[in-house]
Amino acid sequence: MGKKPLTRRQEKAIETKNRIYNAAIDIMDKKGFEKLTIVDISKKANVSVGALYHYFKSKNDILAEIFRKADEYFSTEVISSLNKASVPDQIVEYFDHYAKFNVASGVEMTQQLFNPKIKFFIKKSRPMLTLLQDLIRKGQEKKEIRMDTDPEELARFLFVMARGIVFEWSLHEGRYDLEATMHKYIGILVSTLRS
Amino acid sequence: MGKKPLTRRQEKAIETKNRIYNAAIDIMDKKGFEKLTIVDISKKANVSVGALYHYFKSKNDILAEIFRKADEYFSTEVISSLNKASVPDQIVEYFDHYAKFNVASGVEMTQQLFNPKIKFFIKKSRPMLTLLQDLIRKGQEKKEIRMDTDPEELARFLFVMARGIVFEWSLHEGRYDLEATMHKYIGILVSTLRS
DNA sequence: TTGATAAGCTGAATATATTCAGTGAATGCA
DNA sequence: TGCATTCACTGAATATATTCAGCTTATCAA
Repeated sequence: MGKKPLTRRQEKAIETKNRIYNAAIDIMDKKGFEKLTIVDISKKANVSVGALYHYFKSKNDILAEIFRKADEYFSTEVISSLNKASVPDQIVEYFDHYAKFNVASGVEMTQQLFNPKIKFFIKKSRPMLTLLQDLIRKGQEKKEIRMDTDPEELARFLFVMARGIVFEWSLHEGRYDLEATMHKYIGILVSTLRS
Repeated sequence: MGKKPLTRRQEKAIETKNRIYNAAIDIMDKKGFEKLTIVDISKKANVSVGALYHYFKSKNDILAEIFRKADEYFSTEVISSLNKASVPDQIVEYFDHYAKFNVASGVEMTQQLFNPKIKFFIKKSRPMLTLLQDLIRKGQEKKEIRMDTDPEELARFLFVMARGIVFEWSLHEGRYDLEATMHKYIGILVSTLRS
């Protein structure tokens, strides 16, 4: 990788984008999603409204970026913390982490994941998805998981279900225990995958 | 039911609300959700913006009303069209209809179902849910469905999964066959419910 | 009948996201 | 070095949802 040195301009641009991003995170943390306005973000970041739109297509685009980074973080965290012996158990564990992660992110944030404007899940959650696919492939090699379906499809199936579970929880404003529900339901699903 | 006669005022109010509702439906059908604006709706309905807000809490509230009516319609339609002999098969059939219904509604509309602002699913989809619960109860009586979980929870489980499936489809802009996917996945789930 | 009340409704004001025509400075090429 | 080009950035204009103070008139109790 030749690391081409950045021009002064490019350095400043990156710094500006980060300032906008961090201002958004900050406001969100302090006041919640509802109170996150473009004007406030630009004020806090000391840029004009136009500058904000120079770096982000829309307000939702900022959110998408936040989600993307969170997802990246989750993937690297979870990959190093699966302890169970059998792959089916590891899959359950994987979704335990996923539930915990959503709880930690908060209901308000989680609700935004389903905002049709954001389309977060499509390209972005690839790291999470491939991680799960690899797990399933390993399970099939170890004959712990049925072989009649390919890892891609099984992973997709599990994810679709897990998202349904998270959506239900976010709909109910997080008023019940997501981790317990996830554990139970994924447990049922995984039992159908065992060979 | 004593049918108390409406005053002239009340009649007019109902008519106005309907005019607003129909204007919204009309614009949505013709131009899609993106082009649905408050000003256009009020113009088409011949009322002021304020009047619109007198009848609906927000734009999303109009949508919620549309979804509610659609749901009502679905419930009455589907209840009279389950032909299969066994209850598990009827459940699969039920979700076949559900998929078909979403396809008929269109992707754009379906995406809006998941809009966190609308909170459609919470109270509103009761008729659909109770219908499914009754079905499951009947299945348990006929010993076709396992008895270790109550109908409420099984119905909820299936619904959560079905919503995940619909969400995935709407995310992908309806680019694949929802009915086939629903049939397959619900089939897998229902097989775990058989006694 | 009449006056008080409240329902239905108005539209201008407000809040907020998004666009866009321009400005000035950094870059890079001759 | 000089200059054309492009990039980062500005902020006023626009689009849209939502609020609200107040108007008009139907309703109804006395």
